[in-house]
Amino acid sequence: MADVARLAGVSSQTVSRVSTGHPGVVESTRQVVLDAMRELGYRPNSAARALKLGEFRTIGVILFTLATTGNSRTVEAIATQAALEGYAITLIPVAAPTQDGVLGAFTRLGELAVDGVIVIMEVHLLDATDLTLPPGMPVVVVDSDAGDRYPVVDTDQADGARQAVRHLLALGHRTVRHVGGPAESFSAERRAQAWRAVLADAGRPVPPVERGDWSAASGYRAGRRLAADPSCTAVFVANDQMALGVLRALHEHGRRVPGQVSVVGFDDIPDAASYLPPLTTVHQDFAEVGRRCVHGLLDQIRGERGTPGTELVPTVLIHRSSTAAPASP
Amino acid sequence: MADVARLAGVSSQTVSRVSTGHPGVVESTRQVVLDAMRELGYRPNSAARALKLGEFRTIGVILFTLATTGNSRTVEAIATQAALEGYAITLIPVAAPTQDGVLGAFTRLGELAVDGVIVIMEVHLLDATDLTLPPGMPVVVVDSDAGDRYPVVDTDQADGARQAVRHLLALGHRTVRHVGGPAESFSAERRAQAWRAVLADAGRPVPPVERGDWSAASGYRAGRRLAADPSCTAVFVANDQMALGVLRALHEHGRRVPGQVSVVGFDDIPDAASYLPPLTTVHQDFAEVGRRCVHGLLDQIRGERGTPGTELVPTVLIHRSSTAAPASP
DNA sequence: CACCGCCATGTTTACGTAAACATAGCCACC
DNA sequence: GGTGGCTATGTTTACGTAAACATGGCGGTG
Repeated sequence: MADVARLAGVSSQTVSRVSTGHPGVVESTRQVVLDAMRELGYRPNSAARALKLGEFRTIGVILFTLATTGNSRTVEAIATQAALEGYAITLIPVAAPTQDGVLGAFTRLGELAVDGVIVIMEVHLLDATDLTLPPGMPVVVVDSDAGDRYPVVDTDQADGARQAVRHLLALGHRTVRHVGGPAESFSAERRAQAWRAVLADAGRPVPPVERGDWSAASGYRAGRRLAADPSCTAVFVANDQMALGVLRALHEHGRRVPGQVSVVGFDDIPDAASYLPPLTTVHQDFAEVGRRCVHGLLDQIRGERGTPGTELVPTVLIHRSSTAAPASP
Repeated sequence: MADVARLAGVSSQTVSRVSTGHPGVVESTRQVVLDAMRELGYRPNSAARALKLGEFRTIGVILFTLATTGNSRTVEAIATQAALEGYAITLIPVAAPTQDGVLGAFTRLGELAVDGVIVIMEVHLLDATDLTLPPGMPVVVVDSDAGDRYPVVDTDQADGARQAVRHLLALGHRTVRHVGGPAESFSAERRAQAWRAVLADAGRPVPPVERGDWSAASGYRAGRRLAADPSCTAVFVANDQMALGVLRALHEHGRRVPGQVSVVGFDDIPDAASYLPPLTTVHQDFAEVGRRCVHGLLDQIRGERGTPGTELVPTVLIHRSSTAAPASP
């Protein structure tokens, strides 16, 4: 910067004013400075700027994995929205979903140059780790029930599940089986609870839950158990990838979908429209989740305290070809 | 830091030594300092540290989208490896795959606190934008043919495609159709070229290419055209998601897989094992790609110049149930 | 016992920037 | 024409850290 100032014949403060776009620099001076910058290939040192300003214009995102469609799409939406607001995104992967892993991530976070954090993680793991966020660090949590302590943004899991189950009951199915996500998952638990509640409200029997780990392979294993049960005519699967596995298992056992068994998924990943048959599923608006996370966090960064509470993003049931009325017995 | 030093009754330099883990601090002093840090909730200011050290310990990743499996898995591998090396990852999304979008990303990059950049992008777009990386900024490029100018890390696209096509020919198919990715994609082009070369070498007819945009929906459209052609007995699809669409199209047209038509994909995404039928596909080692990117970049950051040239990560053909010998006529 | 050298710690300084304050020149108005 | 205020620019300072250099005390060795 000093070099630029010398070459342009002005003070470094004037260079600073030009570089930050401050007003009060006359056009002719501005041009001289810009020319000097170009000639010397000057670019501002963001570390010095951050040190001076006390802010990094960067948001940290803590997560376990990008492998699930939901996470990677949420992160993409966050990154896009943050860029729009002039913020960069720093990814903080948690090596393993263990206490040590989480603790490591938060330790790194302490030294990291971020103004706030978005946590995409089951909150019970946060609790188990009794980690302390650096005091005063703004946070927004996704996919969690921490609404009593942190601001939370989440898809309306319960309502999505209700739509799915009600749709199947409305088609005439006596009851609905459920392939859930891992028991530790908050989203999985929310979807399972809503499924159970709708059945109970309708006075229907509540069959046992099959569990998977979100992967198609685990869905396949659950699907094999369901396929062996002739009384099973309708299945609500907690995500699309497991639904893919369920479809395959049903197919291999000669159970036609939707002729003999109806299947509903959750997420509406782009591939779901190309499954065999195209999957009826609950659409999640990941982009909106990302957008609200960033807004919520920036409000905290710029304004005062974040108010705990959960902000729900609505879902829509997408009707495709994997559901139908049960075959008349 | 000064507060910690005062409370611990030492100089700030000693606090610095403790916080950076430098040797030459006696254990008793170290404990006193650590206690003081804890009591005051001290955490080092990374901006000041970066300013002093002249490095950010951060890697920038420039990409268009996380929506494709390949990108998100590569990014995840990069993030994991970088964390292992003590580096953070900053995501720089390119708003739109246009010149303006790319230019915007690189402008932001100029002001960003990164020690090097990994570009996951078709290089022809870089060229079209005549952008200049800040001079001296270390770069590694993925998924590109820029090997003459930058260090490139990439999956061995050509060899993967060769394995796929040769497998189909070895099964006895007279020729192999191809559903390629978008013409602008370097990976897509490489896979198509290898497909063409294997057929030509074997003296087989080279049928016209069908094109998609990597999505299952586009694969479905291509698949409908193929299904209508009774002479088509084997298809090499440029990625698994499009293969999913092809499978659906073939199924809807009553063409059995692999009985009447064999299909091979590319990527080996986790879901591919659960397709109907489970997909034979070329396995890409995204984790290895990510690892080599980070190493290549850190070599540049720590050492001297990056040597242009392409580093290829091998692929493996995974045999599943979507390929078989052609039905005897 | 004196001197040397080493180890633990302290002091000084600079990294690049922007806010706060200072100054000088100009114009308008009475 | 003098005074007041405004605008464009310059000067000073501090942000928090770690490298470089300085100091002092202690043990070992001749």
